[in-house]
Amino acid sequence: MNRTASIKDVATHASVAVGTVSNVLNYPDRVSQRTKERVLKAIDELGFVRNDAARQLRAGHSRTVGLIVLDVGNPFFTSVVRAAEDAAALQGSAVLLGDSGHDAGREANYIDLFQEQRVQGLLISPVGDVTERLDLLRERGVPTVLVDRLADESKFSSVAVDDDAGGYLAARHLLDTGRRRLAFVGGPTDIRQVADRLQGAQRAVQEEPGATLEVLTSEGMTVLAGRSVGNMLVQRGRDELPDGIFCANDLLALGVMQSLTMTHTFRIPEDVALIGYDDIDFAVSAVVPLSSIRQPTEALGRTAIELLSEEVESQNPTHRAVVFTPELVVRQSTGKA
Amino acid sequence: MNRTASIKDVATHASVAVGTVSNVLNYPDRVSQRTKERVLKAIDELGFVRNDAARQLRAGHSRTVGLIVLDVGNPFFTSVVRAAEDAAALQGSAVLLGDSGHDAGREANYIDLFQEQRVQGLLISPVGDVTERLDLLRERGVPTVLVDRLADESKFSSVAVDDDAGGYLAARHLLDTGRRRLAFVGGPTDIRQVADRLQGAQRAVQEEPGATLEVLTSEGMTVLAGRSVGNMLVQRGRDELPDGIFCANDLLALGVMQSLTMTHTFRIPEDVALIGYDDIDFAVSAVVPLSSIRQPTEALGRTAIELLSEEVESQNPTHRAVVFTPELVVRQSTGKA
DNA sequence: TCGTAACAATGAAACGATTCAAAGATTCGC
DNA sequence: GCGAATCTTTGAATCGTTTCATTGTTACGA
Repeated sequence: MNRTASIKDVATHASVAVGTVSNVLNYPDRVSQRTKERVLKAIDELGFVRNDAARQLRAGHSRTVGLIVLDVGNPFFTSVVRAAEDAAALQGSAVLLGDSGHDAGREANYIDLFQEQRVQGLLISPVGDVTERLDLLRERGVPTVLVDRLADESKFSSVAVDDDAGGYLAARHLLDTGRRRLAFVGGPTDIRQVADRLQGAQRAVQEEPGATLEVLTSEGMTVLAGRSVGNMLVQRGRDELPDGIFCANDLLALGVMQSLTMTHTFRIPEDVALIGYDDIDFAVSAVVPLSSIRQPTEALGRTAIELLSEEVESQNPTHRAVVFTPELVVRQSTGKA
Repeated sequence: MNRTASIKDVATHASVAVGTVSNVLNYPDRVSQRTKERVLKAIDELGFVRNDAARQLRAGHSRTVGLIVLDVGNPFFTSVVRAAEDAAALQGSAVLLGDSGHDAGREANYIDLFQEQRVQGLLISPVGDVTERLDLLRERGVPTVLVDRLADESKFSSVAVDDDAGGYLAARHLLDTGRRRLAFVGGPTDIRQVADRLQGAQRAVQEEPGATLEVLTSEGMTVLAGRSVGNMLVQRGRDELPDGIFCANDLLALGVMQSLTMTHTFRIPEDVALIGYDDIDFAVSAVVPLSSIRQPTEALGRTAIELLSEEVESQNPTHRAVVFTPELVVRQSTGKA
């Protein structure tokens, strides 16, 4: 039970040449029925398992794809990862997953590791600005697709979600259900996603004569941050209250919902309609089920793999930037007033 | 930019032998300063990156560890994974992550894949009963550590958390704060974790003369399941209500909290104390911050890696089963009545 | 100046799978 | 029964790294 059997051991055991064993594994049709059976028997008896390192070495490349995300704990990425894995499996590849945790150092480690593994390509949701590193990868000939980030289309392919469109969708929905005095909750505003969602919301409001949009900057995107914004709102007089609130993510929205329902001063959706963003699992099971904007995470993951395949296949590099439009999910929190 | 440079190219470029380049990479002290500089320069100029496949092939084993979890989306596992990655990184290994999604087929695929990769060993949180498969691994000489599952100690090492102790801790805490009519919420009761936590709670209650424990079986472990149990409780008369509720996980507890606070019939913790299990992120930011039982996930992940190292190092296989005791986290929901 | 120890550098062999040209076996038509 | 065509099998060469016995170089004390 010391060493794992090699193809040579199998060959000896079955009294055939190593090439034949390899053929049984890779081109079964080239081998006669009798020989095949003998070889398979030997494989079984010795408990032979292919050594992928040797395979790769010979092939010159692996059958794996590297995927580096900012945070595996984030349901957005979890879902993207799963979709990417499934898509990769379909074309016979496996995904090596790396979690950078928003840390440039860890990200760099994974990039190095994946290069040593000779991955077919890299899907990456990069930390901050890593143009130089990525340029290096490009020169080294490692096909790379950016995830959840737009890229210079002359250099990289990318998949992303249109946050401006998402913001528009949310605000438009509030307007469609009769609300006119809207508020946007989110922050810090220098996060791109926050800025884009706000911009989309503003666009929708400008299209609607008489509608207004108040911007409430939150300290972060957490439930607690949402609750303090909510508490501030509760202090206000009834007339100064917005009648529709769009939060830049669901956590904020849940926090706002807590403040408003806890005090029983205002009812959702009768007094205030509330919509979040991301459609996390908790949105359905909130006290008042929360309307939200769902991001097409499965499509993101799948498409990322597809774009990568395109790059791997064709040697002349034409890149594509695919942008998905998010989807409105209506629940009770934005019911008719 | 066609092929990546090999160690041979570097050797030529720097006018040294391949062995020297290898030494620069692996045993820098064996090489003179002058030569080292020349080689490093060549490496830089050619953009050389080690080919891990060749390295592994020569070494006979990889520097990776396989980790198969039931669900990466589950915060419990996410945390275990992160800890395992960090612990592995410390000893120079990387973790290959597989998500079986409670599916035996996917699990089998990952086991095969990891075997082909010649991982140093396997950490696995197995789907159902996979004794045969694992026995096979053992015969093949792949060191394996079971995660979150007790194992026959003559066969495998394992790391787990003592759910009975956790249940005891939760119930004991409710009793300590003066509650006597307790209720346990959880289900289905054939889930081992649920059964163990209940058993621990029963033990605590039996130790306390005059205390009672009512078992409320829920349909699953979700917020919605918790809410329906909560709604049922609200229907009861004030006197028939428990004064302390222990939920088998935080989602259930949040659901129960929703029902109780929404109707404003009962106050938490004044009328009813509430404690959950798992200490998920949402526990802190609940309307009433939720007391909970925290599982030592970091310790689990770290220890799993350590046990695996032990097995890898020593060839004579002595296994250990490490059981961790969870920790009580007190928040507002179990404040003094 | 010589001998020896310490240090550097060399390059062939090995890891295990795949490839492919060549050899060997079989089939078939005539 | 023979030659050609087809089907099987063979085994050496290859991928890129590490290892290690060997050779070459330098330094230093006698």
